[in-house]
Amino acid sequence: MESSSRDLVFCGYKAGLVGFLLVLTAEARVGNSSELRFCFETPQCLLFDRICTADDYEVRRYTSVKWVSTEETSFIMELAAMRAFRRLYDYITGANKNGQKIEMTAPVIVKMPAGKRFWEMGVYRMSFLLPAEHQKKPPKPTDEKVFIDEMPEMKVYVKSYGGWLSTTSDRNNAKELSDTLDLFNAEYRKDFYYGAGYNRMDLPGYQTQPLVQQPDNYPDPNPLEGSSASQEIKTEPDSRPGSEEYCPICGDKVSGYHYGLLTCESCKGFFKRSVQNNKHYTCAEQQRCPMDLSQRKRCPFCRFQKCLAVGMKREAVRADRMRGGRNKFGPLYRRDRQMKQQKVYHQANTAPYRIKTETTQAHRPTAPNDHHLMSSHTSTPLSSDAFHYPPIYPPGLGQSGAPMRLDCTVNTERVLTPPPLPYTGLYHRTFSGYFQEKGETPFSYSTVPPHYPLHPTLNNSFTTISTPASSPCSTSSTTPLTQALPQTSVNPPSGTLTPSFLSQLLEGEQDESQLCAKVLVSLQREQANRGKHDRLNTFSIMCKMADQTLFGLVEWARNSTLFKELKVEDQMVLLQSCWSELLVLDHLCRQVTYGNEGCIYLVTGQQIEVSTIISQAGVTLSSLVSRTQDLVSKLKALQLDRHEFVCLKYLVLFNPDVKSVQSRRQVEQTQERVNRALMEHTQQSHPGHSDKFGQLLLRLPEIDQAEPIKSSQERNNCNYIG
DNA sequence: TTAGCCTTGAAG
DNA sequence: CTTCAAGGCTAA
Repeated sequence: MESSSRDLVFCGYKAGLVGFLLVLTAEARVGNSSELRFCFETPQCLLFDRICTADDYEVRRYTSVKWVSTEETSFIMELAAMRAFRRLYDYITGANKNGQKIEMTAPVIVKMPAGKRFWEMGVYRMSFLLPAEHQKKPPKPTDEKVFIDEMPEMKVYVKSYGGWLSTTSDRNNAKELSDTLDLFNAEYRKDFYYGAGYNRMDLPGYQTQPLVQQPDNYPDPNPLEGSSASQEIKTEPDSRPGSEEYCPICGDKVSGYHYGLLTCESCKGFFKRSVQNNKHYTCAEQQRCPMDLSQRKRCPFCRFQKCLAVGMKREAVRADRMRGGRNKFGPLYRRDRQMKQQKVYHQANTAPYRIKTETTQAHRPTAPNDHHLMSSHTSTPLSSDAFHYPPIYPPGLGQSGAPMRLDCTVNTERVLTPPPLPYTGLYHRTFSGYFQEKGETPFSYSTVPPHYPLHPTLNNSFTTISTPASSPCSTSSTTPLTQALPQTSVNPPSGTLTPSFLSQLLEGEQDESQLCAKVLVSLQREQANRGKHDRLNTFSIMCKMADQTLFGLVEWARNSTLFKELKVEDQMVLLQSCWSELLVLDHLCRQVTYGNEGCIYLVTGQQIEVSTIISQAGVTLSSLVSRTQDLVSKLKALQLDRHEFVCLKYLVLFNPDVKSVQSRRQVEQTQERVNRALMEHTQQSHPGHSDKFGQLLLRLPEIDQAEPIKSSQERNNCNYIG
């Protein structure tokens, strides 16, 4: 039967349907991954029975299995997942009573609260599946936050999709699934769902699957006509060799770098025409048309959306239509190419499934995972779109569970630090890169009297940190934390054309000293909860800083009058799509405003000398840090003031290109308004600097590109301590 | 409108 | 000089 009518196809449990309960084997089914086509990166995978299949989901039965789990609270899954992953990774690499090493399995699942608002804290439980040999008697975790979790047999509705597990992708897919199920009055648990990540995400064909759990004691579903639909999981892994030569939009052959990334000739042409002719397409379907070689012509709307989603840059289409020459992306293309070469080199030197942790090749090129610097369909795009968030299963994790060498752990770092641990990309949208901190000397709070204003004392091995007097975070006893911002080059200019609008924008700006205080309070609280002998390590501190800074930014957005005018749904998608850019912008603003030459300024008021980072970091980190500093220098040269920064923040936030924004026009109008205000302001305040406005706007894409900066900074921070 | 091929011209 | 990513042209 052809399933042309979706309505007729249902597979699952109709409300009120009385069925019978099948007796199932209680034997845990963790088995050979060869039995699952989409699970191919670990020797063992979670097996299941497929009960029935519908158009865009299927029903599976999972038998009772044991997992090792941990929970984390955060308002963003990505941040929670990052920490949880670390803890679980510790467990499988020996943080258990037997000191046993346990093989990595798939999937890695995350239990997500459903219906959580973006700014509400949520509890996320991440679980690693225990391999068959550890199912009966799993080694006891040494970390009290890690526990063995026996999940009962459960039947689940499963929707498969390609892409990374992320707040956005998961929410959208879970919603699609529940919408479909609701159409049929299907019954399922609505308070949470699972996200399951199967493959490491630096490969094409990665697959994640949100699962919606059914009540345990539900009757077995009647496999209705639904089985007439596809029997296959729809997003099969792409195991083509050299898939990087395929266009991320349609899968056609890549012809070169076009508008920011490697694409095929036809998508290049399509994107060019669309931008040049200012096309506004509409989608006749639900804006999620399939995009491949044969169907790319069918829906230009979805094609264009995909172009933007994978990171094609509007700015690369020349307004003046000048031919020939090079554009400003040249260096990026070059860097990307270098990294790809290194990746090939690395792959050639790394036997599959036997990945060495300890390497003696101190001067080898960097490892593959730094391809996040540039976009390709499997890595992070330059765009600000919401489609590329951290995969749940970090790249660089081979079948043995042993980490591959990583960009920031090669060369000098290796000499300085103990064996690497996975680092799940703090601000970056991929869980790429590894993080080293085992054995590091943690920040010490012990020398700060408890009543004292919260200044973390740094370990003396971290000698390059200083707190300048001008810091808003200066915490000497005579300097209250609420002191006014230092008057640097950020004085408001006199007489802007739109003073009311601009000052309205400025009103909501966070007070740096308050933010700093908040961060320090939260750090101190965290430390207090831990007690003397369990000091916060640098990684945790950085995460906490990130959380708090981000929290401040979310607060900023939510308190903004313009933002409040938007629908809550739009507020969410906008925030979800730009939080990382906002963080970067915020970081840049901090550097321009407070940072000393050659230093990186943290939200806590501490400074790290760039030269120290450069001298101790690997190629990639150095490059990232240099790029940040370049950008900071440019912004400093432009004498960016607070008005301009706040405008940039609004421009990043009000991004009408974000997929699934409902009130696009409204977002566009706000963006235009801010744009105008910025233009008027820069013309007014810097009349001699005629092109400042244009240059400012040119910086926006660079901010986008600079995204991994924060994480690099923090990795450095962590890496060379101790 | 699409997409393959062609021309251009700054950067290296 | 070569490279290669822009824009342009044009048959389908």
